[in-house]
Amino acid sequence: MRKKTTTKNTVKANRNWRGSHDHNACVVDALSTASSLCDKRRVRLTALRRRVLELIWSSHKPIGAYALLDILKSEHSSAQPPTVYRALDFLKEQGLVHRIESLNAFIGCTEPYHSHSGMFFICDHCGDAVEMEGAGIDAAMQNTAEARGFQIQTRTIEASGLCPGCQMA
Amino acid sequence: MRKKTTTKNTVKANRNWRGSHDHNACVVDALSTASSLCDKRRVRLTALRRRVLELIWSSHKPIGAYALLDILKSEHSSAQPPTVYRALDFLKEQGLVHRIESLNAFIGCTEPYHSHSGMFFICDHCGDAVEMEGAGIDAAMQNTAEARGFQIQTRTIEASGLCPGCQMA
DNA sequence: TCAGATATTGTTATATTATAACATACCATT
DNA sequence: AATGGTATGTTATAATATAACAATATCTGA
Repeated sequence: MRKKTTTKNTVKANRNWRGSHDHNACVVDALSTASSLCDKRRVRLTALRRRVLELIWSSHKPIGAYALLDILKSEHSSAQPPTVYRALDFLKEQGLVHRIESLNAFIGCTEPYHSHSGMFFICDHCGDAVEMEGAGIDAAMQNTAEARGFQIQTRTIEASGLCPGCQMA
Repeated sequence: MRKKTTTKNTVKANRNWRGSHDHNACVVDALSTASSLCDKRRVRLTALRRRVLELIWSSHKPIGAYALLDILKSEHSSAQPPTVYRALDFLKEQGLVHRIESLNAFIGCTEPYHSHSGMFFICDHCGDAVEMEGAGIDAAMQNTAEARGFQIQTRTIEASGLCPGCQMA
């Protein structure tokens, strides 16, 4: 299974590219998870931070700081770059969002309960990005690092290309 | 000494973190390799492009576009941002340099003969970065991608942490 | 060699992304 | 209410990158 990619696999692949399709439910879930995580950690998910997280989740795609800022400004006239960058810093620290380095953009973390760096597959055509588990990748990197005596602290693992839906177009 | 790994490994690791230590020779090699590659490909490694490549190699560490520009300006008064960004675009296209996304900086490619994305280990303490082969990593990413039907075009694989030398400090 | 085409570089202006620094407001505990 | 820490407001600027058009250099074929 895998490797040769049969028709069956392709179908499965398409079905799996994104998990759920009920995006509203995703957002609600993400916010309530964030809320309870922050409670547990005794850190404050303020209205502003919560709103930024909500905006990130509401965007189907990775979203840039200034796109967030534009939305914030329209509902919160005092918003300035530091407003959004501070919220983003907080959310990153809490592992609630990831920064996609190759896009200078942010995306909600689908696995905020455990600390990790995330691996992203980014479609060049539709702009969609999906976080995937990369057990094998992390281990392989760790091996390479150890062989050279390097101590890994954070990873940036991103692939761009075409998602299943955009390969036909 | 570092985690548990034996003394032998540590020594080996230190010896291997960077290959050669004769940095001048590296630069000369890189330039002559670049020259012959460009000849072969019928593309022009102009004086400006060659100089930018030389500056990148002469820096021990990943170097930013504006740091390059500052040097260029001091020897070439007409230099402006597009001057350096165009040279960088060319060098990237030819696979002679890589961009390190997590640093917004550039580094000479140690394997320009074959096209690849490069994997980088970046020391947070001394700023050094080393490109390593990641056969296992590429394969692992490819497997994950195929399982979801994603077609990878480019990869960004970076790890930051501590190099062998800086783990003691 | 020359004209035209293409590629490269010059030049000016501006877009995009991110942070510094200090002031004010909030809010949890005493 | 006073205190001290956290969060936000506010102004300014730093750092990174590209657009658009002009001028020059190089290449190619007649």
